[in-house]
Amino acid sequence: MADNKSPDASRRSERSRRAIFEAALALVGEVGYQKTTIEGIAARAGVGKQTIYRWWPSRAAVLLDAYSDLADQAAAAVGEVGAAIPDTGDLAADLRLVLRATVDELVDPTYDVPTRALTAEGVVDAELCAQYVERLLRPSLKLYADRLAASRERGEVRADLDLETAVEMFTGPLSGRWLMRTGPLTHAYADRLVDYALNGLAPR
Amino acid sequence: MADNKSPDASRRSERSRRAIFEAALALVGEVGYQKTTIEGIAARAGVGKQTIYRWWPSRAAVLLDAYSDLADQAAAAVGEVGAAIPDTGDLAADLRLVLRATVDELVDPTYDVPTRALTAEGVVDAELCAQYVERLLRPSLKLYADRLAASRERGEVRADLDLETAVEMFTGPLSGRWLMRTGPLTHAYADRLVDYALNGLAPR
DNA sequence: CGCCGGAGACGGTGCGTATCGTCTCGGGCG
DNA sequence: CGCCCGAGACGATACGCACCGTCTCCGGCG
Repeated sequence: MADNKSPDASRRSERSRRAIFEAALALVGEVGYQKTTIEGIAARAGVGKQTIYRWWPSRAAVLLDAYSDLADQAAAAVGEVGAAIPDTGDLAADLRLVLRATVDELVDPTYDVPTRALTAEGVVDAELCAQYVERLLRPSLKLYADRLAASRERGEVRADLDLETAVEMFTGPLSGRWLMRTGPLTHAYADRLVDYALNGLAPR
Repeated sequence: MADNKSPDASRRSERSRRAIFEAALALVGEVGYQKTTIEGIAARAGVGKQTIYRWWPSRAAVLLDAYSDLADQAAAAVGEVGAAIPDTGDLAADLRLVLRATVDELVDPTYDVPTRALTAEGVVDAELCAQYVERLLRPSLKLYADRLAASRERGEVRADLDLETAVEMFTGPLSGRWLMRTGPLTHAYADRLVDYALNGLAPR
């Protein structure tokens, strides 16, 4: 599965790699993803086009690497490998906290624009999508799953709860509303999601 | 909101319009959305490029019209304006039925490919997204909302239930899993969603 | 005539490939 | 030990190509 036309990774220029990441992220932020071009990235990074084509198969792949590099840096800065969801013993409160934070992030253009671009590309490009899911999406969903697992052991949720599905009960509606702009993204909405998901739509 | 550079719609060629729809849908199905081009559509439809540029602002807009025309035809064929979700009095069963049908549809390439294309485009193009939501998405979500409203009047769900949010508890996770391919789309999954959403993740 | 329609020429832009000449690295030979 | 030389990545740039979106041109029809 390794590249058969193998560029020698050990001789790769770290300088160029970083310059390409910065240029890509900057351009996506400034002119939008649609108008971000390989040639534009190359020019801005002060890099030959071939250097990009040598290491990445597509524009989206560049952005994915750039974005996940950014995420790695941010994670490293915090010191933690992956900040877990807090466990105060109050599942609803913990979920409200993290869902509200997610709302704030999705509303912030700094995250909104590149995330939209990658998501849109992933919707249509299955291969890139797999990469995106494994490297960025899955790890963050895992945090929810872990938190829910802890609650499950304490009997705070159904004993036979399917964790993947449960996670999607929170993230699915939220990202759905965000992606298709079908309604306002507010803290109140986040709180309502937690309430509905935990307690159900049926009367108790 | 009407076109200010107004082509005279009354003199428009219905023949060309249909040919363009058919060509667009066929091409998207055969070569995928990415490789579907305006020039390709024009050639296949036996139509001048200008005829497309005169009536639509973008490739995505053409596909949206083509697809919603298709939906209108299908709806007209059934005779109904919009087939409502059945109301047998058993909310869970009714929802399972329609969610299972949705799963089947999302798995069918005939619907999967163009819907993906439009969704991806909408994620990145707010204007097109609004059109897509109003003309295709919203009407179908309305069916869920109506069915839930009926149940609410009978006290089968919370009296103060927010219908929009409630609908998203079903469609959000489903479309999320479909879009990002984060898990298998099965009838079992649909059933689990209905159970979790109605009864909640907490133990009863 | 006025306007839509088919056809397609046109300049522009970005793609992906193919070479240039340069620079750096590491291995081998004096 | 030091120098040389081949390999390969790099910046730069030229190329052919596909498609874009606009602009004619001409035919047909009201």
